[in-house]
Amino acid sequence: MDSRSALPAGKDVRNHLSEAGIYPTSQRQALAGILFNRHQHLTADQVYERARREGIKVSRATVYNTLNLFVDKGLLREIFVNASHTFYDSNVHPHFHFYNIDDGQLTDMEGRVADDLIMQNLPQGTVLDGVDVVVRVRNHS
Amino acid sequence: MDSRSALPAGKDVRNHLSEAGIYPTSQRQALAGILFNRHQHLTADQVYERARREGIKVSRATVYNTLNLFVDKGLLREIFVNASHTFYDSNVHPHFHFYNIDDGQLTDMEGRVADDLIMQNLPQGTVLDGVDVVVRVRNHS
DNA sequence: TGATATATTAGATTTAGTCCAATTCCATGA
DNA sequence: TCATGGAATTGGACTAAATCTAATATATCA
Repeated sequence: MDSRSALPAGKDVRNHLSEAGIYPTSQRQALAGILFNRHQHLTADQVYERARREGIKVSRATVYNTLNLFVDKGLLREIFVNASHTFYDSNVHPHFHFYNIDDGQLTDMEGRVADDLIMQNLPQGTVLDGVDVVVRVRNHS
Repeated sequence: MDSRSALPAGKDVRNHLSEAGIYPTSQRQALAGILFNRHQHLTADQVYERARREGIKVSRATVYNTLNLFVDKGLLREIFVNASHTFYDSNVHPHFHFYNIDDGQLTDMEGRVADDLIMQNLPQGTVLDGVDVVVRVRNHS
């Protein structure tokens, strides 16, 4: 996991939201503070639990609303690793993920699929939205 | 979608199951008949509905048990495209998927990620289980 | 200030998937 | 042929992620 800030240097949370066309309410700023202070992979429930632990007054519905909004606006990326866990990744730059099916760990890996290969094969009448690469791994022996 | 049989020529459903170390009960044979007669992507519920429509006596629990068993034994591949849809792919050979977020369509694409790139980056103490590439697309304009 | 649009909320609802305990199936051996 | 026991199947209860709803709160602007 990359521990650098997910925010470009010198850019605060409010700016980050405003520039994405998101009205910076107090809940959104607080959740953004949790999500964007470093690259990480969190589930909706983990975000909710962290928020509560930090004393932020927010409901589960708002956590989901906000996560979906951030995804729509390109600030977060959703990663589907199995039927019961959606992760939200604050690193929206192209990269792969390792998913350990034994312990649920999700880690990053440099890499991207050749654009031209994909563009040449796009189904008729569609445009590219994103590429998700999940490499499933198991603990050895 | 590839419409060729997912079964090698001259190999029937019973053999396919037995060779995978799966005891070929009547429900399993019936479900295998639905799943493996051609390459396709089905959800658990679609499998259940087709089975019922064909007059196969089977419960939802058995559909889930059987799908999970087939996945464990390498006969099916799970594809997670969003939080509420798991597809089962009867093509277990390496390939990519296009997922149309507007209409839910899932289609195949030739392609694979370079093995050496992945092997060089495997997390400590893990072994490769599989690589899932999902290219999200939207309908144009 | 009042009017309006947007955001938040608790709790109900939905739904994919799993769990459970009872029943059925079936290969084997006496 | 029948009895035995392990495996498979079953309906229904259950779980948990995510969405929906309608009421309330908050912010903007005329």
